[in-house]
Amino acid sequence: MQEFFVTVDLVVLTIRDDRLQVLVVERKYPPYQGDWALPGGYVGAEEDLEAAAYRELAEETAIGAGVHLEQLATYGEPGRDPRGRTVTVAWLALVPEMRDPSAGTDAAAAAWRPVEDFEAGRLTLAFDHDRILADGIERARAKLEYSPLAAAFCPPEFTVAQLRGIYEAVWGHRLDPRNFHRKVTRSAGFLEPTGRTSTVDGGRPAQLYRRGSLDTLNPPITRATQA
Amino acid sequence: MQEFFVTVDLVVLTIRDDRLQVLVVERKYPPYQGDWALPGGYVGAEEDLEAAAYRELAEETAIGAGVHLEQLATYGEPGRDPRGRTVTVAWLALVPEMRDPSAGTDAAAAAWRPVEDFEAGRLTLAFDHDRILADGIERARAKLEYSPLAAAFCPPEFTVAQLRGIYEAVWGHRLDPRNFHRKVTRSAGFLEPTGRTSTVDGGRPAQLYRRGSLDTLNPPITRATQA
DNA sequence: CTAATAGTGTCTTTGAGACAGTATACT
DNA sequence: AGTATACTGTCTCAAAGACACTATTAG
Repeated sequence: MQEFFVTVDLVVLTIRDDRLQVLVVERKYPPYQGDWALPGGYVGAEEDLEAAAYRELAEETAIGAGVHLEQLATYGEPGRDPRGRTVTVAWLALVPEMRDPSAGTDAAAAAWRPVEDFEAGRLTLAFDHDRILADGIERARAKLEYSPLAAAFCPPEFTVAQLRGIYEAVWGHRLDPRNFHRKVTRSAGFLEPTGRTSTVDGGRPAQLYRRGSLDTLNPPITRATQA
Repeated sequence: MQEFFVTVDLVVLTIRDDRLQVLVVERKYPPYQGDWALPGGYVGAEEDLEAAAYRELAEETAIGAGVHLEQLATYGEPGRDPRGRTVTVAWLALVPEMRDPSAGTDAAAAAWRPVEDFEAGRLTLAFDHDRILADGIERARAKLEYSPLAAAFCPPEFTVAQLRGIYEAVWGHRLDPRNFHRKVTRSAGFLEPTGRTSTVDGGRPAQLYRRGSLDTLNPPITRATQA
């Protein structure tokens, strides 16, 4: 019976400079030495797949609260890794804005890069990681519609405008601030007011919210045909 | 570096007797000899994961056109298989009603069973297959809302009433025939009229349709609060 | 004061859900 | 005729999109 190597690879997304960005590492060793790749690594002998994903995430980022991690898909085409028959379980992580990442032991460097650079083909990744990244981005875009997941990109307390900025960055187009405000504040369980206000943006102070307990947005926020 | 066994397991769903049913096999050899399990098997040395899933599907069913196969999730908890560290990639298949299945080489028998028997705990499966089945059922239920996937359960040509029967069987409740008819026929690209009619159900003959080219239903068909 | 952002209200359109009513078959 | 199913139309209500207007800060 054939034996396989099993790895986890991570699509770690965040919002920086109002753009959706992905965490990539520079490969320190062959194959693809010097190329960019998704962070990842081998699953341990007695390690659960999800535990391996959390471990890799912790190695690359100063991980804290508010992280969302979910399984994306599994890729196992013969020949996808020249070192041997390898199946990789890809995970999607959404994290709040944070300081610069630290390179793990197998990486020469780690950096945030705008996803549009990959979508436009200006940057590419090692192995089949371009495909994995594309699947992760699509999953994130789709999930914002019907889940309160956008809050995973936010600090613990945030304003409606910040939340709207997340949607705009992920979907790549503007939303009407007034309709968005009505939509998210009237959706029971999505947001919890904290009572505090924030005055960061130079206008009238905004109410601060925490994530609510809701886990499915019904009706969803549609990305299709907004201004 | 730890080596793993990699398998594929299949959640094969169909509609029989107006109920959602799943294909299960009786295990011929240990472990769990004599128990019911999802069909599946080891991935070959030079075999793609999806190819392995198609191969297993063909071994159990007389598979034809109109099958939908998609990756569900991957399960790799240590200890989930007593034979060794095994990661399984689960796939969801939706097939039209067909004759009785044939047992594969590793199975003593193969049979369709109503999913409600598993959901109610009247039947259970070997390994962690109950969990995999639950995930597959939930995926199927969710996908009917926003994709034209229900047609995968239908023969090549079908009536609106047959299609409605699919939704009712999968979701487990009735839908208003008139609103359903309006919804699916007005949704451009969902259904293609064939010009032919069918007179199977004892009333006015119904228009026959083929699957259209649409791949995302917008707006979706909601399962939430229908009669 | 102006500029900027936060938040409310109102109008129009779309579509879901409820259900009356018409069409065309079988017995 | 009566019954069953197919299909169309109409009413009401909820929510999206567009956008006028008010509120509260900084400078």
